Amino acid sequence: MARRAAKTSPSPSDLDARKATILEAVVAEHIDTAQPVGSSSVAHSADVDVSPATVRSEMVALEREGYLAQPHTSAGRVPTDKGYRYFVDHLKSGVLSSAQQYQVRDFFTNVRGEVEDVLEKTSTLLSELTSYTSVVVSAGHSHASILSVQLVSLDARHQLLVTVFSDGSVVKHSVNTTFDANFVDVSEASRQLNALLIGTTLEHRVQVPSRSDGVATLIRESVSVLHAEQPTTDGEQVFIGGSSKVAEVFAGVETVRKVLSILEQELLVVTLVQDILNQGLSVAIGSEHGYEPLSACAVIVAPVTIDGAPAGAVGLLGPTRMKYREALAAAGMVSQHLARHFGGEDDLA
Amino acid sequence: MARRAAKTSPSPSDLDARKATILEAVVAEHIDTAQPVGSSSVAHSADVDVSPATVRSEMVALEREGYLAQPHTSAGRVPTDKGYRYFVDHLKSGVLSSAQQYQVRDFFTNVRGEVEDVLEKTSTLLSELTSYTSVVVSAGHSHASILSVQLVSLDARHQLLVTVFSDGSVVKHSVNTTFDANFVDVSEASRQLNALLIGTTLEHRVQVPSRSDGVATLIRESVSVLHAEQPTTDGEQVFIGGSSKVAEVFAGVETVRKVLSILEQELLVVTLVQDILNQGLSVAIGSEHGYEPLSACAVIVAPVTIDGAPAGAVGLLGPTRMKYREALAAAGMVSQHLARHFGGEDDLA
DNA sequence: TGTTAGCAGTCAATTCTACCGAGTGCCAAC
DNA sequence: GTTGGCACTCGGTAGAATTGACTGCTAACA
Repeated sequence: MARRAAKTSPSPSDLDARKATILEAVVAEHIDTAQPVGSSSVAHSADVDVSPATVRSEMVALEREGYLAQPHTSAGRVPTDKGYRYFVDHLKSGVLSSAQQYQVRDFFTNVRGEVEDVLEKTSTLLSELTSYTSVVVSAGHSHASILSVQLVSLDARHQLLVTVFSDGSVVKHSVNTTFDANFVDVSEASRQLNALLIGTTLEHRVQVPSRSDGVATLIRESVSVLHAEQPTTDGEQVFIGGSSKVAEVFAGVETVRKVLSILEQELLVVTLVQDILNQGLSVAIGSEHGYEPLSACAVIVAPVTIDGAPAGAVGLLGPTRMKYREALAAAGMVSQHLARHFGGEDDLA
Repeated sequence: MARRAAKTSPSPSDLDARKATILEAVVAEHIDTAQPVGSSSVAHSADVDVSPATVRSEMVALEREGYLAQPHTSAGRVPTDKGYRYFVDHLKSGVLSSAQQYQVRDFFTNVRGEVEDVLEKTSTLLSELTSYTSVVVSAGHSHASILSVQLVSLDARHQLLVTVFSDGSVVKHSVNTTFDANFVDVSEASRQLNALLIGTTLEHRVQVPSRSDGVATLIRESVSVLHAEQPTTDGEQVFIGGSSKVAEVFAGVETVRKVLSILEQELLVVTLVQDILNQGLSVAIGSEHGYEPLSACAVIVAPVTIDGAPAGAVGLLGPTRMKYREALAAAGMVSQHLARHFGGEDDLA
């Protein structure tokens, strides 16, 4: 009875043990060889202990249920996105080879430089570890408070507003005036801006003087230019490593072009990563992320959390037939090291 | 007699008029069609007024002299790098279509934002104008003087040194100490650093206090970390636009990969551009720039000069059979607009 | 009833052959 | 010196034949 029920309306995400084994064997082999895989190679694979004929009939079922597809009648089977999804969901987590583990540890003990440099190099590391294109996103400073603002005069009508945030980021904005600002006014404005803004975040609105003298105008301009940043981007930074891997890893020229043109648009990449994280996923396969040009891709994302707060994410972009276990392990390990590196005690020297 | 001499030892860079015309016709057509070009299409082209047979015999000569090559016996001719070089050297300068001119002007009248944003967008513009990958390099600040330095405390042992240069660039450096620095020391160090460094360039060496108290240590650390920047990079920034064009424009996957992996290394790109400029070239064809992985490429460079001083460069990277006239015109026009934009009166608002 | 061996059928990929045509080099005539 | 003509070369293409890796189906089997 239970069996019957299971057969007529099979829970879509729960295959019986044999189907699961076969599906996993198909996916694993296809990831390995990039070829459609036939019944006999599955039958001969380690975990499967039935004849090719049996495998075939199971494959028909798996195809009917949408896990596999056949490029053409007399070819083997290829996993669908749904097939990959099942595979990934039932993946036991792996670890990196000890050589790779060493490489990561070595990297993080030796790396020096400013945050941006470290993230840039990290993205290169991650890409080299996996031979996929990597993405490192640092969180914006919408929640960081302002440690210091300073107005520096370039010339009478052009000032530079330099803002330092508690997360260590530094942002500059041009502040231009239609009148000549004298040195005294600029430093007075700078002083008042400090008093006004230190300790606030970009989300705080502050009371600006409404007077029309030079100092007040400078202050108003500065605050408005600083707060104007908000809508477009949040100060996230994106570092892309190994974009040349795109050409190695994807087949058609057209796919390569599409993927590259997505990677060119940093804002899009940030949004993509954020979207995936918001969906609570760590892997988005094929069209799961909703970016049509990336429908041939799988994207792996691992959040970087420092002291419980989201501080960014690392990601990997490869073909749907990517080596999920290794890639997940690499992304996970790097994100942890990154968190530790920028987290507590570490001396960034 | 003179004729005889010209025949036995022809000046390699000076072809007789007919050869020149034929060579130019071959190059022009090959750029257009990407196919080997045969004698008859050359003979029928506008500027040539001889029979295919005559063209053939001239082509034999041009091949012997290294301007043309034959992929195989029964194919037409293809220009060699030397052929392209001749073509480029004898190119009369062109102008952009008026629609493109409008696009450039429109861009520069409407563009807003920080210098970096403008350069980033400019590289996209240039790439869209030409459908080649573009490069925008801004000069380093080795000759810019320091307008302001400020030490901001992140926590007791981590300070941030924020330096503003006269060219409007802002640089941050971490300054870490092995002792807890108190707030007063940090602001005192900041004050003294200002007195010490304002008006100097990174090439100036300054006298630092040798005392061992906190303030002096902070100052020493700050100065050393600031001056340490020099050797690796000079603060140049690179903006690459349209890297996806690489996939459109080059044939083999392997070429695409090679080119992309060069573009990944920003330092390399800066050096490449600088090298070409130093050679006094505006176009480097094939192996002229000495970067083997780019031997299938031509690189166009146009310096950006502001008030007589080099302020950077714009470049284009395409296949050796790129549309030189249009690309040169675009690079030239953009570099001029860039110079004007950041030059005198313009309000960057 | 589920599993298996065997068999006929399908279809992409490969190989082969023949052929076409673009383009050359050479030569003899102008 | 230029040209038309001719024989030749050789890459590219199109079609036919072959191969072989699969499948689905069926009948026998445990």
